[in-house]
Amino acid sequence: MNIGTASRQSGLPPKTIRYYEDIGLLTADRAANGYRDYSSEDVHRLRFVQRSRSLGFSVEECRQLLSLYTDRDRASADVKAIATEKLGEIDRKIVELTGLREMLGHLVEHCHGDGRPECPIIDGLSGKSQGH
Amino acid sequence: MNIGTASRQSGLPPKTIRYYEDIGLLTADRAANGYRDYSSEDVHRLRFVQRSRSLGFSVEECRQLLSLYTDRDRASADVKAIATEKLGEIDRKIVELTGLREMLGHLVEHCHGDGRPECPIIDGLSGKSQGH
DNA sequence: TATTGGGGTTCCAGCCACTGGAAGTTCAAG
DNA sequence: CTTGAACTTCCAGTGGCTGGAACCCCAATA
Repeated sequence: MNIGTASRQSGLPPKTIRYYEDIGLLTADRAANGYRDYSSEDVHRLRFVQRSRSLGFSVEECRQLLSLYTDRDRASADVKAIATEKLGEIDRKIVELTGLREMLGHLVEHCHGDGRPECPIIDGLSGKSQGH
Repeated sequence: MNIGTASRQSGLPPKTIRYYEDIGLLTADRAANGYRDYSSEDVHRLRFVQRSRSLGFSVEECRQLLSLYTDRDRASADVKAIATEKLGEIDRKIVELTGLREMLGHLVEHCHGDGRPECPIIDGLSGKSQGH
């Protein structure tokens, strides 16, 4: 199957698939006319990467996961270690974003947002005390 | 004051400060020896950018905020519009990350993580049904 | 049969927001 | 007088694509 079909079936843009081949993440056979030729196994791998990426794994981590995926004898502990590490990262990001949200939310809340120039958001960003 | 001092007082690495000057975000005076020379007002602006960046504003948004910051006559509504938009983005990011966390958390939870090769994480990523 | 249009191919450049490193000045301290 | 830190500029690289140019290939239509 051509790259367009593989793209539709995996959810990855053709450009991205070519890029992944470029960096040696996933290779494809070539048809006689030079077109890339994908098997359904290839599409499985592409979708695997697509899901892993959307779960927040970096491309390098995807490379690791992919080799664990194709290695029938790997220990599940190896996979769990990577995923657990990533889970921690996601948790830290959520905490950070939540703090951020609260801070900016406070600022927006206290800004009356009219034509006058007094603005607690600007004051907050510039470091002026908000008095609470 | 030299760039190192400004760096310490603003919380931005010297490289980043130079980069900001490069892209025309913040300029600095020059001393006779060619060193950048920062006033405390410059440091205020640097810290303003530092805070804005850490609150999730892009550099381009910082440029806008900075011009609102220095414009004594701007309407607070202008600032509020930018901040509110950004708040929505942060909320969307939190929702996305929370979904992600849940999904990966499930996978990790169900992986026994021992020496055997069966691994629900890999199965989940590859698209195999988890049966719930 | 010519041509149109929608695939595919390569390669090069750019995005964002830095960051690292090389090579050269300047300055303060010992 | 020398050492070492801090400063300068400039160039290149990061990650993960994405856009665009210029070309080839193939099926369908006038």
